[in-house]
Amino acid sequence: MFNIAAVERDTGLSKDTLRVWERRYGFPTPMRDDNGDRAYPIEQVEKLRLIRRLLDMGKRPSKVVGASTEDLLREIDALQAPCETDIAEPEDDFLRLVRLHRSDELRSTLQQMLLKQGLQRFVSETVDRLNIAIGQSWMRGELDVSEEHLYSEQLQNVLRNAIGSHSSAGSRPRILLTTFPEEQHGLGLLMAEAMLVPEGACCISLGVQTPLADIRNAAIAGNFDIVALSFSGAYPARQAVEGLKQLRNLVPDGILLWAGGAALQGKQSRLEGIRVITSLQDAVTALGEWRTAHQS
Amino acid sequence: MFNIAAVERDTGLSKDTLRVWERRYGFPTPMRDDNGDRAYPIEQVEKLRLIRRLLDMGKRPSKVVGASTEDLLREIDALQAPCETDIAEPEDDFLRLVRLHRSDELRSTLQQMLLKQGLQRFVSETVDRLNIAIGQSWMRGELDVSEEHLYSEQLQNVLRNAIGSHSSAGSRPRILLTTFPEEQHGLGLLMAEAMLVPEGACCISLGVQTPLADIRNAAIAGNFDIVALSFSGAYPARQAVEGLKQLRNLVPDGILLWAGGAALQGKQSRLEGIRVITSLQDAVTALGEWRTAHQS
DNA sequence: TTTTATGTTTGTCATGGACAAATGGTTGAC
DNA sequence: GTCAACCATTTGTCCATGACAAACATAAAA
Repeated sequence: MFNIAAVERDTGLSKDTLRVWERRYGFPTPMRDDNGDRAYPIEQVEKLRLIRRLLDMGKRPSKVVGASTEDLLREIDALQAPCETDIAEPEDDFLRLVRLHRSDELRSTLQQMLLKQGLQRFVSETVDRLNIAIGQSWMRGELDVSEEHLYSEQLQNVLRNAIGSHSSAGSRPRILLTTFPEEQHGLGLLMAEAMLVPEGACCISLGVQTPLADIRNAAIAGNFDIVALSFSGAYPARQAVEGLKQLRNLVPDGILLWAGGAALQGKQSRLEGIRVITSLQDAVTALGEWRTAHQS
Repeated sequence: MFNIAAVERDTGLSKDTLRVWERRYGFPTPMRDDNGDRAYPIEQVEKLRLIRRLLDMGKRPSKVVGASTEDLLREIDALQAPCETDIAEPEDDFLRLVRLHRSDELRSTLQQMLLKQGLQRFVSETVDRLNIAIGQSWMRGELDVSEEHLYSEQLQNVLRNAIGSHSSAGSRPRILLTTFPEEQHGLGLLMAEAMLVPEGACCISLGVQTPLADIRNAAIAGNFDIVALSFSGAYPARQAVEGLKQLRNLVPDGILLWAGGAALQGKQSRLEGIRVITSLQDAVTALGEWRTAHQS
């Protein structure tokens, strides 16, 4: 049983939204605890996550919030069919390791792939595909939370290790990486860093959850050229756009803002003065643009 | 002018809290826009940030939310004066690096100390003291969020790197490390891991925020001997005790439970069937106890 | 000194109404 | 057929006020 704050954390849907959906569409239908507060059963939270997925894919709430779980799964399958071709064997083998909790082999497999492919290709191809495979498995209920955490931890170990062995002290541009306060997921930051560091950029990550004002202060105090923000799929797109505009006003024009991640798909138009990073490769492109503009 | 969502992002105070303070204490006093929505002037947002600082230092809202800006500044000054005795020079030098955002030197300094002292001594002495020094500086307002994040990230890099270079696959005991869902801080886990790995324990961390049921599943599926939980000072002690009891009922008796961290100071008595880890050194002691009991 | 009981304080949740911004579809001009 | 302008719906966020449990402090008892 989850209270409304927990559901907000888990689904990325605001408390207000959850209450208004209940009123308008008749879903979710939480029980009540002794105190009269909403208590959401786990199945409803999972269904809400499905709905979230469909909304991100462009469906409208009125079409999906009332629907049955079966219909939702059908719709997701239908929309996923095109890009689903390619959960190839390597990913499948890998998922098996995750499901068996073979953490040592997990790590050494990742490490091996990294060595074979080099950091950038490893991240932009292998890790990118693995994340998708993991995400899909999770949606299908084939993985549980602990297995996803295990993967995430091992990947983090491998990436941090690899990034740490590049030394780019003193080089340019200086890039500050972080996320907004409500964002929990830091893997995107690490992946971005992994793409940029081999190009000779000087990346400094603050991890997740830095308040806007502190991002500003750090950007100025640390003499940064670029501030890069990451938004996971769970982050409300609207808040992301709003926050980015605000940050754009806070930091001096001389400092560029980059923003990337699943939450920003298709939002480029609304973001003036901000370079939206559309893919991991695009981060390298953006770095090239900066270099062209600043050769002197 | 900030709307209420922006102020929430900036100050970390929830919309509900902002509205209820206005009602109860007569501050803040936002203007209204054409739509009747609250519009906070920048000065009030800054004052709210001051108030936030005082609350973090232990003041109570009723004492500070109504006060004048001058009084607030005076109070902050007053609280900063004491407890200044015991920050030795090495820590002070180190803090200077943090304050200057010298992330590269920060990392190499940590790395050097680690090499000189060895992983265990580094963690149980140096890091322990640094954490305290950072905490105190933070209370005094000498550090901001971004600086604390910077320290935490660099330390994490160094620790993960060091832990990764010990290979203890296949050894015993197998220890699962993680935290409860509401816990945000993962440094404690890393520090514990750093104490245990050199002793030959096989540590697997799931990172923070694993639901109880998933901890149970992972513990059983991964064939673990011990499950270790970490609780930062910010975690409500009562919830920790409650959750630990519940977890004790979920996992088989054959699997030991260890629990440590600031939130558990003085709570040993209430925790039957759980080994409370009172310090980083004590983790090593507890490991010795397990070995004595399981030599065969 | 430590534990237990008793008031206060404080953050979060509930309800139901309102509205602006976003979206989808339709019409008419080029 | 494409594009722009228009209108109707949809949708998320905000508001006001009331309520209450958990956290906290303080006083009394062991």
